Amino acid sequence: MRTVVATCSVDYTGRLDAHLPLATRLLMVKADGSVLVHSDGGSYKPLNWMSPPCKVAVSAPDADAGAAGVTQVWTVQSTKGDDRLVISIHEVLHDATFDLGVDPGLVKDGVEAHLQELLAEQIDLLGPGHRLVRREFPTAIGPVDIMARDAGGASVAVEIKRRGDIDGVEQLTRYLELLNRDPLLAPVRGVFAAQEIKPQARVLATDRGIRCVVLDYNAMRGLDDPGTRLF
Amino acid sequence: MRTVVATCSVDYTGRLDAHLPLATRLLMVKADGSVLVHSDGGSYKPLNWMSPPCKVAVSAPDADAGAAGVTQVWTVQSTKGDDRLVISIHEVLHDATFDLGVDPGLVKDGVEAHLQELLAEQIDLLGPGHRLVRREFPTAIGPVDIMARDAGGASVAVEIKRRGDIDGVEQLTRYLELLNRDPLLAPVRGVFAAQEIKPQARVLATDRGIRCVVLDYNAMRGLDDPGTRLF
DNA sequence: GATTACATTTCGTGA
DNA sequence: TCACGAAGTGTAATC
Repeated sequence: MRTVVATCSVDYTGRLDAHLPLATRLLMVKADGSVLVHSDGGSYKPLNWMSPPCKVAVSAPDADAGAAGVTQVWTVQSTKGDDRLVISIHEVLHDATFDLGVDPGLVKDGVEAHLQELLAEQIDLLGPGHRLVRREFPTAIGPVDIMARDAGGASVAVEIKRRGDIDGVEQLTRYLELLNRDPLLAPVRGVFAAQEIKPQARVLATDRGIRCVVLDYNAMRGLDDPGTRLF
Repeated sequence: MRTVVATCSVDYTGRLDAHLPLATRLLMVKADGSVLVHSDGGSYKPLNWMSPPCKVAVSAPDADAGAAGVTQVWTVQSTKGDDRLVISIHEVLHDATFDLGVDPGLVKDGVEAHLQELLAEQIDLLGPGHRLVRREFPTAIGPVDIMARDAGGASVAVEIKRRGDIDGVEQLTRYLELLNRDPLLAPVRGVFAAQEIKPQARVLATDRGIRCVVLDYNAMRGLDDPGTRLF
């Protein structure tokens, strides 16, 4: 890992063209050759970057660039595609290299898979008398998140999202269309379950006879393991 | 902008829970208080981070942590939500602070808006005799990228994407459904135009009578300004 | 401010 | 390897 703080201008050409005017920025060169150009704000996303695999070549500026104050030019070329990042460095304020070693990696918990798991356990959140058929119910166009039957024994297909967007309703609609062709299952009702459901998604779902259920992740997690709530 | 290289372990709690075991990493603290934890590989995405607005508090470790080798603890708390990042630092290998100033920002070219602009200018790419009606043609469910009429005067609705995915076909389908209810416009045909069209999207589009057109951005740009092609 | 659509999305997972 | 779906998505434009 090499970190360089320098005044520089940056040009990217590849999937699009982008240009960064002269300013002071932090350049990161990772062990795999990837390069990140960060400013002192914004988000975790760099202003410009090059993903691995790629190669950095340092060269002297041409006459014009040198006259304009450029002292060195980094050309970061993707070894897969045509993407190229050209960093024209004027002044270097800091330059250090460190051996970080390989990172042991991240442990995550709490995403959509967990919501699905919890809803499968607490299937009566869909209404009294519901029974779980199975999670990841396979169909020709992909697995339905949860398949259940209601108190009356009718099939219920559930699509789970963290953020309930219009796309999720479209996805569930495709499943329902397919499932309702199966005489063993039909009629299949749809339930759109999410931590948060966008207004447009709710309108579209309702219009298509799909029920919307808002999931309270913390409450569900609390029911699942009351210990985690008592602190 | 402060950069710190240190051996540390990291815990995030918020929208999910995540833990990073002890290892040497680069910590970035930006002027707005946001914090990024980078390893020496992966992508431009940090292993962990905290988006602004947030506050960093440095404290001494408790007895247990101290005995385990922790020398200082950074608690990064989101000032908006409940998200929290706790960085337990063992050894600091490097610590430097720089004044980068405000970045003048990025200039981009070549995104969907530009594709739309170019296709509007070169509307005959849809076929001889096509005429542009207007860009961003308004409908109740959002604007259609381009509305045109073919040589016979029939309406053509065009959805433009950089990458033609199944979602884009669904979107265009919704527009067509709506537009075809308008007797002044109907019948409206659909054209799905993208730099790259995924096989499944093409199948779905074709099945629905939507024509697929692959756009060559470089060729279109070249036509728009021949100067840029002559080098 | 809320909502929507885009992104050099990146990143995982399963076929 | 490819394709699809999720993301602690972020971000800009639009309402």
